[in-house]
Amino acid sequence: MATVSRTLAGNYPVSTETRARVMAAVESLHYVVNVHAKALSGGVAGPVALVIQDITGPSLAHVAAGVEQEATSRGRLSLVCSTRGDAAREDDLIQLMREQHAAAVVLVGGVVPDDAYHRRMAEYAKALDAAGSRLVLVGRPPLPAGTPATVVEYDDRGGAFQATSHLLAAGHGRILFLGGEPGLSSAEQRREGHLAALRAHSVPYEEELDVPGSYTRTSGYRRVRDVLDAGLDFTAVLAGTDAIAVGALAALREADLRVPRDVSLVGFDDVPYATDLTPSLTTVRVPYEELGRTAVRLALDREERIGGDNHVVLSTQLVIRESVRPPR
Amino acid sequence: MATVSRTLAGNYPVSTETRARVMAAVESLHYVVNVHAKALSGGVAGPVALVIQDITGPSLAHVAAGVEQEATSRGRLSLVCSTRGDAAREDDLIQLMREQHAAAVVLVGGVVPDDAYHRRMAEYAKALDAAGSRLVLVGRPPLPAGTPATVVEYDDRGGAFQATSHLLAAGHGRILFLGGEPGLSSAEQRREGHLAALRAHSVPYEEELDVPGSYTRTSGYRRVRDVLDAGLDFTAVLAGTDAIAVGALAALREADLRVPRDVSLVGFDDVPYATDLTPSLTTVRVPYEELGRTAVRLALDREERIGGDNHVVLSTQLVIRESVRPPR
DNA sequence: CAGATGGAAGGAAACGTTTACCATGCGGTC
DNA sequence: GACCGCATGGTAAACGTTTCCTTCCATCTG
Repeated sequence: MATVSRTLAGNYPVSTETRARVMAAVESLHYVVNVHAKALSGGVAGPVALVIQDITGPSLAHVAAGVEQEATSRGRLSLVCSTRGDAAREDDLIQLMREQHAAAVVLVGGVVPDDAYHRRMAEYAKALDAAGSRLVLVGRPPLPAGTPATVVEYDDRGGAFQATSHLLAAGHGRILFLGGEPGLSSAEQRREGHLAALRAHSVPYEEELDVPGSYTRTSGYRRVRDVLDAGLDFTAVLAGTDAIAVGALAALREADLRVPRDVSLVGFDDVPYATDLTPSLTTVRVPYEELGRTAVRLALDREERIGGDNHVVLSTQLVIRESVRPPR
Repeated sequence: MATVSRTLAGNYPVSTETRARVMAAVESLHYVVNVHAKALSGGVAGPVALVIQDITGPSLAHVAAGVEQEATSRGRLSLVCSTRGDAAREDDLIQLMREQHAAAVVLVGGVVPDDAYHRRMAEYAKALDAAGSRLVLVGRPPLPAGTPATVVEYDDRGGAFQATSHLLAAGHGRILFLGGEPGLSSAEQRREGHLAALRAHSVPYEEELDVPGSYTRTSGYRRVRDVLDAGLDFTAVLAGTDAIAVGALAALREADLRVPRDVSLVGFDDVPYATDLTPSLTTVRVPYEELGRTAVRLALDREERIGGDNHVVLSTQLVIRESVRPPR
């Protein structure tokens, strides 16, 4: 037994002849080591777990790709689990990941950071920490100092600020803001950036131009149709996500408004097909893949040595395409 | 030890008082069972592994979602690994999954089914089978009878047949076919379906209208630009994938050809944003999520009882939108 | 009241590795 | 010629569960 183990591990002198015999036996018996036994006796690095609402969304898929990439490059496996937004399932998954001895558990996706949420996260963080794992929050607000968790954010506020500034610089005074759900952290941040840009350019805020809703195509479509029906006056739209922008585009087109001739449009996320829309969409790029990679990197670095950052904010960037033009 | 195990498993009578004491200890010690030890003594169902080229593509992400969904609904974890098309990495992953005691290994993605490929797959199938696992091929051609593998295909040929028939029925006689790489199994099938439809309608095949290339947006763009430069005459385009269709659309637009007024266009895959293009894209829907679910279902059913299918072909369906119109 | 019955708890083996420690044999050194 | 050190191989403990088999004790049963 010992000799086989050492032959396969290659960390101990084994004579050429013995090695050959071992290999022959391995071959003929189709022998493979048993990870569980190996893990029990302590020689296996735990996997990285990604907990996500729905892997199907283009931006989340990129986060997943980043996580997988960084994990494999460090010799870890990636577990992917979806919650479909169910908090109870999230609880179960945290427990499951403690059992699995996951090296890191990466939670992704928008969230309403109320008290219940913070309590839940603090509990997750402590539970995972006690099990030698690490909670990583991606695209979610940071937890109170002292909580054993790592947070990787991106600059929602700055992105929205850039987007609105771009529209204002083009001469648009009445910008329809199609935000996200009130309370949702990223939606609030994006809205703040938008408002800050208005203030910076001394453009008064008008409540009727600030229309919240969900981050979906349908919601974007409905909201634009409704404001058009109501006869609202605007020359540009800042959509809280590219999905919303796509819905808005459809509604504008139905109303015979051409983008960007009649109405300018800016999205948020830079999904891959943004460039294939007509017109191609000016939008804010979020470094999703980089978010995933960073999440894993920070968590594992901290495991291997002590130290490293626990909170990082990645920057976003306005990508200028064809959907913005000065108002007529 | 025994009592704790039984208390937590709940499969043996334990007095209320003892149960309470155990639970209190579990609580105060933050105890969690160790999966590896549990697995060693035989009480753990192996995970399902998904091996994919790149999880970022919209269609493959849906396969992943299907796999994850079916796996969790059966109490299994999902491991996701990407190969970036590297055969050596695929070899390593098969070995890794044997070690992990994966219940099933799902391989997805187009492939050139040459001899080397068949040898490789046969070897994978046998290696996994010997380890009590199951190889599942999704969207790939079946292996020789007797190989211990499960295959879940979809009807490439039928989809292409429908697409071409639709164009022919609309009156298009000269259809530009932007296929995939020669040899790639799905590309060959789609091409066959296209040719069969031409034959069925007694439309002669013309080689100049049959332009192979890769399954990418760029390739679609290039090919259309090239044939337009060469002055080729055609009134409709059948693209081998939606990505190609999007590239074609861009090239047509650059040449001031309007879709569908001047040229009709049909894609393949039905990616989520197909409906958001201008015009919305008529395309062939491939049931990607269903493919993933079926793959897992077949593999696990076979594990749990004996029997069940080893080869399934899911049907595809033409989705009619706005990108096809009779020629002028 | 002796023996049977049954519920609850504990002891110990087994799962398949890794590795610290020990045993053996061999060549070389003083 | 005894001793040492090195290369190699073997033994057994440890990892943390589950579960079979015992044991213990209390309650029935005749």
